[in-house]
Amino acid sequence: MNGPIKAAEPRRLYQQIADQIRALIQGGHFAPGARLPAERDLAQQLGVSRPSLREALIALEIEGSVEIRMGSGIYITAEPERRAWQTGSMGESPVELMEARAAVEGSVALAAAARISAEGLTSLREALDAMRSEIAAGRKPLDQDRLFHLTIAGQSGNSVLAHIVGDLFDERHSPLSAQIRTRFETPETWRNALREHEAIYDALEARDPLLAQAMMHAHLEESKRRWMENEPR
Amino acid sequence: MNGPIKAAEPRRLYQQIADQIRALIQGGHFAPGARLPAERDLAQQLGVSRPSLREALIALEIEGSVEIRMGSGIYITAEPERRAWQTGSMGESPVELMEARAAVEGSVALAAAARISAEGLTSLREALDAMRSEIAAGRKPLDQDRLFHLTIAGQSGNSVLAHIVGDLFDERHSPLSAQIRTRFETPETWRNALREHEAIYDALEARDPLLAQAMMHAHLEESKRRWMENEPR
DNA sequence: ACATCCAAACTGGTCAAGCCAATTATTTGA
DNA sequence: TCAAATAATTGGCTTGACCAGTTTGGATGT
Repeated sequence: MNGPIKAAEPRRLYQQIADQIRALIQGGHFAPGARLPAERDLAQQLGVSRPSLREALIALEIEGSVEIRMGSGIYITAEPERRAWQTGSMGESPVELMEARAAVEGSVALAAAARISAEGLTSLREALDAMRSEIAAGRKPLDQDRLFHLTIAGQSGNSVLAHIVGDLFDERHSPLSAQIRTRFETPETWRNALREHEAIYDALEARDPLLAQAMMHAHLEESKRRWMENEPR
Repeated sequence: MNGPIKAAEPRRLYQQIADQIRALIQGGHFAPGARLPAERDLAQQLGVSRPSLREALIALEIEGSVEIRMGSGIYITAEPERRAWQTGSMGESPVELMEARAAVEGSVALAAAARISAEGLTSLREALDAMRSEIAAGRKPLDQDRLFHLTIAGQSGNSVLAHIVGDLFDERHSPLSAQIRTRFETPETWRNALREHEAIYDALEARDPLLAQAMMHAHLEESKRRWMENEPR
């Protein structure tokens, strides 16, 4: 899905429009639950055609930022309960992300331990080996890390959970696009991550659900800690 | 967000088209990596206009089913790693959905029990009362059910998890659209659900994390069971 | 003064036809 | 034979129009 490193290719128009609208929403120009200008007006405002705006709106609708009501208008998704957790300084997104991953992938590991196949274990071992090689070569094993987590998710036997794991890893999913992906990993950091991966693998191979859950949880908690250290904010 | 009760709304055209194309892909009419007919041809084939087809393709692109290469064509996404967990017969979506909710919302309840606020408890109580009223009036408390679950999610203190809970509840999220929303609830069914909700509330009020998790898990497992009974398939 | 109803004015939903730009296939010329 | 020029194909985007639900505000009757 993500090759070596993609240079800034010219994004499609609908994506740029979606970005602009997201920015407008986050910038507070529109309150939650508020109605956006009509498609015709908004298109003119943004200097694009209605079909293009429409494509952007569909993207935003799928991602849940916006709700389109036929004949009525386009509304910022309200989600009333959201206020409850917006008390502080609009949440440490990366921290929350890692906590969410710890919760979800912990459950996934629990399920996977009970039903992982021999092929699944082999795939995991290969992912670990690849990760080891990348680290030894002084590279960041981003893809290998991803593969490890997604393979486990696949072995959980639940495609819905697997899909969520993928979304969380790729940071598609939630509020801001923000792309916090700028990680500050050192080789040492990755060596630790590898060790934690191995612990997870061992638990899965032993088919020990609770241990697998615990190891996965520990791994992602450690990841969160590593992130917080390098991002004093 | 959604009024009293929404009767089976006619889905938007782009969603229907997306469904058709997904069906074509899954039906094996197109191998992974293969190229779909050109937009103009495909639109004519499906009997829709190109802009509408275009909207559907964007939805499929976002969800990762296809890849659009400008000037070249539309290709079924290959995604080598993804195949790993698509072994079986493309899973019982509803069952998987409820299992995923049990896992995620179990964790959410665990977290919420530890930090729920007095206001949060009040909101939950109100949601429960509203649900009771709806049931007494012989209506389906769909919105109240949703509010209960989302309120708990909000009290977890993690917006990423809360977002996932919302997505799962609304059945936005995953591969096949399928929209299984056609539930076969009876009044008796809803009375049971209410009782389970009350058990969850009690655990949260007692601030007992493990109990809250267990009750939430039990509730969603029961929901799954209720669904399977009424849908012998 | 008030409730009711209904029609005009929105708003999103969809279609048609066309031009531009990137890619791919084909022809042409050395 | 091969490389460059060219034509055909494909997605990207726009304009303009019409259809179908929603809202709204005023006409109407009580």
